[in-house]
Amino acid sequence: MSAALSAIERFSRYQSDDAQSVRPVHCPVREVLDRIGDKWSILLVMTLATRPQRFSELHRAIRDISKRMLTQTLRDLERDGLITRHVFPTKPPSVEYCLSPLGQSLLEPMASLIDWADRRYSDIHAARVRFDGALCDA
Amino acid sequence: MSAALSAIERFSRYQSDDAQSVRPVHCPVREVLDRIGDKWSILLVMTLATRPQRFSELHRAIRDISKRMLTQTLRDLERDGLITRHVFPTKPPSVEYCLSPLGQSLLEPMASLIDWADRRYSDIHAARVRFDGALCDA
DNA sequence: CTCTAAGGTCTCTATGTGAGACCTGCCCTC
DNA sequence: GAGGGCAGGTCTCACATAGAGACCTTAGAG
Repeated sequence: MSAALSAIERFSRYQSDDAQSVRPVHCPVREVLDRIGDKWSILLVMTLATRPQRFSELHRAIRDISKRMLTQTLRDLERDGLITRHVFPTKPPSVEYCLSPLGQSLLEPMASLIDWADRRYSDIHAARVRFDGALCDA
Repeated sequence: MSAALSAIERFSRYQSDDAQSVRPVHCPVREVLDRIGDKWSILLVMTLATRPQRFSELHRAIRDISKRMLTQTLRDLERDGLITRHVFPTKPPSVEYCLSPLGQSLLEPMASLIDWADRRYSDIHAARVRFDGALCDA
């Protein structure tokens, strides 16, 4: 818990820069959220966690991502050094994506989030049902 | 690390249900990501971590969110039981948002992500510059 | 000769997001 | 008593992003 507190405190220091400051906030949390906080990044990193995979394997694993977004998200993750891309000169060429060490290092914090999701999912679902029920009554 | 491994394994069990299955995947990770994986949710939860805050305080703390999205994201977080909303009958009425116990429980996993963001941000930035430089050469 | 497969790109449309005007009630000042 | 401000929103419009699905290239199988 004290770990949580210190992280939160650090975060709020970034937040608290005065509104006068001309330069926009430069909060690493914001930057990283912008990167991995999109719809597919975390899912892709998680999927690559077990083993390197090829484009179409990934597409099969995450059936509801479009090729377009798969390409783009992989490119962005590569750009940020979280995954690496290897082209094998087979015919037709095959491309393998795998986590870089930096990407690997993301697994542990992500795991704790997944843990939370697993344990708390039922609570969230219950709250949602309750909320919608209350709306319906009103 | 073993914690990470077990979470990843659990995650991949959800992924591996066969494509034949008519019912869509029902992976808690997906559901929770859909919820807190949007642009503003994590930021709001983090901002409320230090203390309960009112609508316009939140708006000032996160200057680049529109009122529209602030309202909507708060509503969704409330719906999922992560925050609570109290209206005080002052004139004009003021509304306070604060983390529920469920929301509090999210802080610890989130803190580890923030920790990661803080420590690794410079690596990501470096990778990005390298990638863009390579593009420019080509 | 056609079909499939890999790893994409391209175009078109649907959905999400942001800016900013507006609303309601009350208090304050002029 | 007319106007202005604040609180917490809602509404509309315009634009950016995401998804669906056609298409491309090369090569091997039937």
